[in-house]
Amino acid sequence: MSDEDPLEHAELTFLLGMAFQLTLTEFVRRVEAEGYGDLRPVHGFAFQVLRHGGATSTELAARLGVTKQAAGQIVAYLEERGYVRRVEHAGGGRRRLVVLTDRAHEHLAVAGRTMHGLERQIGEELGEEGLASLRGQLAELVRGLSGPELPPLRPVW
Amino acid sequence: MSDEDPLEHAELTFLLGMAFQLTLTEFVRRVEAEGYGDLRPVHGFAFQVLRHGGATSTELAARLGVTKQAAGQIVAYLEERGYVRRVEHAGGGRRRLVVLTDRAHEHLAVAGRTMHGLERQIGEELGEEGLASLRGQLAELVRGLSGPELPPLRPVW
DNA sequence: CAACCTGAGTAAAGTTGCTTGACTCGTCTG
DNA sequence: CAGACGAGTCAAGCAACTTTACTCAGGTTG
Repeated sequence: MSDEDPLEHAELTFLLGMAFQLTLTEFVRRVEAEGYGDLRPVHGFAFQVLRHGGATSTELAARLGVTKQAAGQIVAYLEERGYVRRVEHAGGGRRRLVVLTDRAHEHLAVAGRTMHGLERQIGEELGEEGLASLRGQLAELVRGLSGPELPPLRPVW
Repeated sequence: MSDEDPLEHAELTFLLGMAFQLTLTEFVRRVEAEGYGDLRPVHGFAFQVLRHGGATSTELAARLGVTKQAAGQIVAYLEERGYVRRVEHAGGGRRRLVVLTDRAHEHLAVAGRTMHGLERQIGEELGEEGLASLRGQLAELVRGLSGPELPPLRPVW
């Protein structure tokens, strides 16, 4: 351990923050380069929630950890740009089911490939076992700090 | 690896995000419980920048990765609450040196103890070697994705 | 079966934490 | 001494939310 390396002495929380910020920023940069400059990370999370069968905007709100008004705004933004449609909901009432369009599914495919490529690149650097053990320890840390239910991933400060 | 565990199959970026959010949230919760509900994470980072000899607000801005106007607002907020003082700057000009008060140094001591306790608790869960290897891999990941200079830690989305 | 309650969705205004643009004021330089 | 430079400030704008206050569709109950 070199005394000059600030990373070795950094707080764990700081290391986690740096690692998350760098990977997410790199991911966003690559996805933007593919022509999706109109999507922010929260839209990717919304796509993950909606990808299998859709959801109402109130359900989306709960999963994203925001108010239903905020979710409504996100849906309106995505609808304007052709990423989602609002269709009738089998449950009736005022409910509307928000579903992904083909364009959103294309984005999911691109984002998936990008994420995969980034992870493979990190794997080359850490080695296969290094990456696997990193994933395992992160998972254990998350399990220890959260309850049985995973909390929604929110902006961090 | 259980097939039911969503964490084992999660993207690395997602794992990092969850781990960071959970540790930071827990840290903030504990520090707030010590009576520092008026401080956000960015103030802690500002304290780290200012802790040894202070800085001008323009220097602070560069270190936090925000505009000098934003840094000025942060300094004004901290000054109102008695965490920093603006003193004369040896360099002259319009420069003012922002320095921490005793109250801020007390907070740094509390935050340091809290951070240490949280890391020790995580260490119990992962084991000594687990924690050390997690730290090592995170440091390597950060080194790989950033240049020689570490970027400022910013809100993540 | 009418009155009520609930839950989804919307509308409007307020809040926060920044940014951009446009300055003022000391000092240094040619 | 004119002008440039850099620190700091003032004001307005903006994004992504929140809070408050509704409307509307449908089940529930006395």
